[in-house]
Order: sequence, then C-alpha cells, then structure tokens
Amino acid sequence: MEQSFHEMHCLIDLMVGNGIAPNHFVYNILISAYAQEETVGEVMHIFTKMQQEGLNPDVANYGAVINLLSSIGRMDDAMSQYNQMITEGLLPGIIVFTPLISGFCSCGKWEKVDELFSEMLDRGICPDTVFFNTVMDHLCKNGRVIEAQDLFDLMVNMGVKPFVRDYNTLIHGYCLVGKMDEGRKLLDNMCSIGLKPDDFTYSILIDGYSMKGRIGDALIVVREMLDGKVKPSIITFNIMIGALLKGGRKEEAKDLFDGIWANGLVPDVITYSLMIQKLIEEGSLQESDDLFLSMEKNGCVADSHMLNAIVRSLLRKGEVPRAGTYLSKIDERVFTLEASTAGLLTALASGGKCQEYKGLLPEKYHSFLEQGTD
DNA sequence: TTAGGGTTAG
Repeated sequence: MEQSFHEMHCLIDLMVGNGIAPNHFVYNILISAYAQEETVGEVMHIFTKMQQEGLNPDVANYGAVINLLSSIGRMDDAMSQYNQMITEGLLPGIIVFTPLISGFCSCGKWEKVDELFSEMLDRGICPDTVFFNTVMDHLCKNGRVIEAQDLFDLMVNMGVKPFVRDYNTLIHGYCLVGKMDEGRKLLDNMCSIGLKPDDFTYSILIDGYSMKGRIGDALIVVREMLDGKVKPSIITFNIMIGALLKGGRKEEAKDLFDGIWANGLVPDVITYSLMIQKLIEEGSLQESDDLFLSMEKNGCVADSHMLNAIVRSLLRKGEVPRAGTYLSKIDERVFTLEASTAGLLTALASGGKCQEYKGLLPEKYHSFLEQGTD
C-alpha cells in the first residue's frame, strides 16, 4: 500500500505537470480505493490534499470518507465530516445516510439511528432497497426482529419492493430469536407474491428448526427445497447433516454425506469435521482416522478449528494417545490451541496421571498438564 | 466501472 501511495502521488504530479488538474472523480477513485483497505491515514491525507489544492470535496467525496470512518466505528469523526458538509451547503443523499446510520447500528446507538432516520426523511431523502436491507440486517442480528419487521412493512408501504434477500434477512432475524413459525410464514408469504426462495432461504430455516431441535420440521423444508428444484450448496448440506446428527439420525446423515458428490459438490472442512466428530463420539476411532486421511487425500486441508475440535472430542472420550497424534498436527502446522482445548488438557492432569500423559502428548503442551496438578 | 448494503454451516 505504501508503494501505491507513492505511485498515486507520482500520478497526480504527472497530471499536474501536464496541465491536467485532478478533479473530484480522480480523487474519489483514490479515496474509495484506500477506504477499501481501511487506510484512514492515507484517505484523510488525500482528502486534505485536494482541499489544499483548492478543490472543495463534493458529496461523493464526503460519502466515501464518511463510509470509511463509519465502517471502523469512528462515529464522532464521521459526524464531524457530516456537519462540515452541511456547513459548506452540500446536500447529503442516501449515499451519506446509509453508512452513517449503519455505523450507529454497529455500535448499538439506536437513538442516534432513529434521530438520523427522521432527519433523512425530513430532508426528503427516500430510503432505498440497500438502505432497508442494511438496517434490517443490523436490527435482526441484535435480536430486534420486531423493529426489523416494522421497517420491512414501512418499505412495502413506501413502494420499495422487497427482494429475496430482504426476506432472507428477516427470516434469519426470526430464527435467531426462535420464532420459527413467523419465519415459516414469511417463506409462504414470499412464494405467494411470486418470489422464489433460494438456497439461503431454505438453509436459514433448516438451521433455525435444527437449533430448536425441530428436526422433523427441518426435514419438511429440505423436501420443499428439493421439490422446488433449488440446488443445495455445500453449506446447505452441512446444515442438514448437522441437524440429522444432532437429532441422532446418523444413518440419514451418512446417506446425505454420500450423496454430496452426486449433487456436483464436494465436502468441505466443515462437512468432514461434523462426520469425524460424530465417529469419535460413538467410538469408531479407526473409521474417523480413515475419514481424516481420505479428506486430506481429496485435497481438503484441515484447519485449526477442525483439529482443535477433534482433539477435544478425543480427550472427552479419554483417547489420550490419539489426541496426542492430532495435537502434533496442530503443532506442526503452527496452529494455536483454543482455550477450550487447553482447558480439557489441564483438567486431564488433575486426575493424577500427569506423568503418564506427558509421555503421550507433544512436549509443547506439557505446561497445560502441569497447570492441572497445582 | 466515482459514492452506500446484505443472508446460511463446525
């Protein structure tokens, strides 16, 4: 980035040297590019530089700067820029209000959200589909699904057509607070107005039912998805496999796993992680090792989360030597031990077998055993 | 591509 910052300066100097003064377009391309990298120093430098050269920032320039400041939570600074542009007589548009309001949502300043939304409407600025989706998503993720629903209704009343993504956002909101029947109603509602649910819609609902332990209802949605000719993604498979395993329906989960390839997909690290943990849990240790090997043979590489989860499963089963094998992989690949994994190691030593276990685990992790003997 | 946003799994 430092290099390209230098290049940017050279480019601007070259333009000036050729009698071409950089305009708002040029500056905004630069500001936006640096904003994407979240390099605040550079952005503010360019912003100052353009003003020094007698070019007053336009609404787009302010929009890009306010977006950057809001995205990193510097709301005081974002508001100062907003006030500055008002002072200069510029008229803020939806491009300025969306990041500003989104920023206040991110830090939970809901009264500021309400205040700015009112101000925006007072200024005659119409919220659009991007605005509604952004704010609804924030509300849903904070458990404020009732307010998200109100916003959704307002959107419809204002004549802004909801898209599949808006439904997905709201259904997710209901799932997060366990209101599955409301989520389910929305699925039917979107179908009735001619919107076709996608794999996200179904996956969100399947996961929601699964979290509530309603495996039967989850499977009904799976059936509807397949009947509707919506192709599941590997994530959908992972959700379904997770739901079945949770419901103790291992054979069906295994059938789904075997059917992944027929759907033109390949299992990913999460699919394998789910299956392997289940095998360990039921004591099929050789099978779990075999699956791990075939996974790596298929080019799917274990990540830190997976190895930690495997180690924890093995430790819970008292399979210390095998856990040692996977701990060595964590060590070799320079992954970190997660706190919950370390906690299990420490707990292990409190049983008085610290010395015995030391011989089974890589030396690097002996300190966790020693902590347990205090 | 001059400016704002967003969904699912261990």
